[in-house]
Amino acid sequence: MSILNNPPQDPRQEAANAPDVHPLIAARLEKMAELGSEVPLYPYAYRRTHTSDELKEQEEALAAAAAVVCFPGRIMAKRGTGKTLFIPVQDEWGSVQAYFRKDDLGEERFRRIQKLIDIGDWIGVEGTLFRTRTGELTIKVSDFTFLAKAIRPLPEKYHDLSLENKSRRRYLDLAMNQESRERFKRRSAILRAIRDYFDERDFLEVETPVLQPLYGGATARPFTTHHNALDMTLYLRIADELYLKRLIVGGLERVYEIAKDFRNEGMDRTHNPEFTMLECYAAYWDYHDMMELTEGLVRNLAVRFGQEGRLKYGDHELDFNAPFRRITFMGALAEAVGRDLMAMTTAEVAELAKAKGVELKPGMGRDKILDELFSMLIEPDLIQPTFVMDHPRELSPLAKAHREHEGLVERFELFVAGFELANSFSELNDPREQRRRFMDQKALLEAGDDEAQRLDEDFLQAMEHGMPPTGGMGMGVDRLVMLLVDTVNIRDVLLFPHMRPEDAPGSGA
RNA sequence: GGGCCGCUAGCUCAUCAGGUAGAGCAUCUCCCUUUUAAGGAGAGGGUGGCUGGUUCGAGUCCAGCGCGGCCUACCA
Repeated sequence: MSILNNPPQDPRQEAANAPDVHPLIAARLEKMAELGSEVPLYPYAYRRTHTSDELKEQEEALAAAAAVVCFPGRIMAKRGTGKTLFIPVQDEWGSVQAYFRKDDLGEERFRRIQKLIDIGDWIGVEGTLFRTRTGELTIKVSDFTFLAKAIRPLPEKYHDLSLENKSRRRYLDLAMNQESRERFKRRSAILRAIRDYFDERDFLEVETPVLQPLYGGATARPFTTHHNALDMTLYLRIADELYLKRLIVGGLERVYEIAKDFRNEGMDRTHNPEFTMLECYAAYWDYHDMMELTEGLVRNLAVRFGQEGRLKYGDHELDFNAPFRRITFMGALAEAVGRDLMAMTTAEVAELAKAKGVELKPGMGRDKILDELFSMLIEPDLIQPTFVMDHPRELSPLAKAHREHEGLVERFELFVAGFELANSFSELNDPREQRRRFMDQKALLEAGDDEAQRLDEDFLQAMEHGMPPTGGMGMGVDRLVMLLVDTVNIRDVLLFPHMRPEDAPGSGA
């Protein structure tokens, strides 16, 4: 790759000087040399008159007027006979074929074009529109320009890239697969729709720190980094909750953030170390208000991106039109096991869990065991959108105690297709109670639960200044997108999913 | 983390039971003035993921490591 670091004037000499240049690249450097320095291969700009979509839409008028169009894109194939050349030129939206003809371009020029342009090159073609006898929309080329010469070949066109290369070299996946481009454009449209939804409801979009001196707002292990000038440890945020609530304290009454969060944990087809989380908070709201907001958001997206509010997801047909089902955490558990778990002691709950196959770990409190039971017995069956309400207290140190039921908090989770899509509570706003909850977490931490939440003194101070009643909600955006594009793999909705380095130390490469 | 499968040309994949490798696309040369997975004739291209072992001989068998995929357990 030394050839790219310090390009000499003559590509031919360059290839000769670097004997380890791959022959396929050397061949292209040779062509660049033959094109000569008077042909600019990397010009500064190009005036496009039409995209491929626009050419298709406006074909009739453009053809009738014999208008000369300027169309830029990437060469995806070369076909032709000895005196003609057909080249599909692809832009972001699709592809239009360019037709080079010896009679139009002259013997010498045609020959150079035929020989020296490559699949993968970016070019701009100028000419008039017509249909070939097989009916394909085509630009009859009167002139053309190099926009960028490629020196590395594109992958082959018949077979899909391997799954690994699709993720690892997304630029090739995007270049070769229209569906892939469409999928990521849809993600962008979903994000825009989310912002529209909140903006229409007078929520303010804000940005809070990624680098935090103390991590909080969720139960997870963080990534750690170091600030040199301050000589201090900083953490990449695992959530933005505690900062958004500080804004509520400050008097910003409705805020939301679409935040990249980072969690230092395992990765699989539903977990990437960095992921996108939507969080929103509204003063004077409780979790019932948040449930309405959440249901509205999800239905809105399903209507917009599905078929009449229904989504095909794998084998499931998900229906977001009817009011979402609502069940309570303890009620669903009681129904599943045939007993009221509220009345049971910790030891009894542990015994029951063990009998159901839950793996008990030291330091697991009663509520943690209940949570495990719930994940195992209930969650997989929550296919149609379902709100699970009123969780045990210990699992939710930032949620307000339930106004009617002792030992529970006002919280809901939204499940769809068996996974958790959103999490919300009536936010705890009593500073003394919040401090006690943090102390409980500290006890858990000392008992061996390394995911227990840390006490955030500054956050408590903020709350001591007075935080109004507040409803909050968090939603995993990547999972939401997965639902809306019908994929089970988070990599399909992340442009650059985390991958181990190909040439990891120890591979001997 | 555990189990199973994979890693061979730039790309996608073959090579049934150990005898130093093939195809298609891409590349190069030649023919072909509406082709479209264009076609025809020819050519080049490989430290078979890495390290070690068994064997007269290893892409092939064994071990370790790396990377990937599927299943499984957990954090969104």
